[in-house]
Amino acid sequence: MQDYQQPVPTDAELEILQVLWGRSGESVRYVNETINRRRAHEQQVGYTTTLKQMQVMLDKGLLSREIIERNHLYSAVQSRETIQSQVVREIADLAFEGSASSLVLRALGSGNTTPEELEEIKALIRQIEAQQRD
Amino acid sequence: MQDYQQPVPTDAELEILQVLWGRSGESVRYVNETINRRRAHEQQVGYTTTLKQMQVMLDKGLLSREIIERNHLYSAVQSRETIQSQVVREIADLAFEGSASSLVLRALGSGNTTPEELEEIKALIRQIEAQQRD
DNA sequence: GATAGCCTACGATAAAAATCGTAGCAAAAA
DNA sequence: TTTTTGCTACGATTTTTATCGTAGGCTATC
Repeated sequence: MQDYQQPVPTDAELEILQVLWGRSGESVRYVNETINRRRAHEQQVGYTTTLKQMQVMLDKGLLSREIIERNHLYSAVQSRETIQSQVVREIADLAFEGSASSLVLRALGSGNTTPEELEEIKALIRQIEAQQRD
Repeated sequence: MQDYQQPVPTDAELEILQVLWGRSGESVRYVNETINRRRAHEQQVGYTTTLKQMQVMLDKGLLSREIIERNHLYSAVQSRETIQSQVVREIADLAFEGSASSLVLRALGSGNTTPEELEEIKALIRQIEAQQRD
């Protein structure tokens, strides 16, 4: 069984996690600049804002940190997959009466899904069906 | 083109919308009681809290209201489908680098999906594929 | 017509999330 | 060695969400 509904990262936290997933051990500067590059035309965010945010996340246990040559390098503690699953469960509850599959239907229906992605999804479905047969 | 990222309803707002979708023209009392019934063992929420929330939503244009016999009856302005799509887009951005299909993969992978639901999803995929062939 | 039962309006407050300014320290440059 | 540069710590503030208390109005009942 999985933890029942532990608090999901906030929006600002997810933005930071996106940077750190796949790129472990990065400086605040790097994270901040990546975010601002990604924000391009939107409101930019100050360095100290990102810093503070990451310090709070360190506190909460969302990030870990190692200090090398007086530089602070942060990494995500939980994997992308873990957090994403949490997020999915939360919004399924919040907006889909708990049904992950109706979320799936909505996501498929309203997004531009490429043929390749559809193949991937079909493959996963086949896999689940095989499992269910046991 | 679609509206670029209008603010998605908050958690408390979604909780209220879930009640009003499919049951138009309901009183604050009804909404509040439904929510509390649904919350069963969690923290209950006061009547005036729900009331205030709904008044704010009226203000924002999320709800409409008609007054019948000095009773205030509220309805959701946007359909369940519309809001759900917004929500999906938002969390796709926030946690899935904008990819709705990787959201789908995660939702399928981490949820308990029944065979019937899988069939539904497969049907939708077939439909999308047919569309793509044109 | 007093009073109890429902209802809404509205201000206030609490709680959570996001943002930033300033100070202070160390290393590198001048 | 002074100055500049780059980084973190930390408190404060702002903004957004969530929640509630109190007041006041109408209706039905006593």
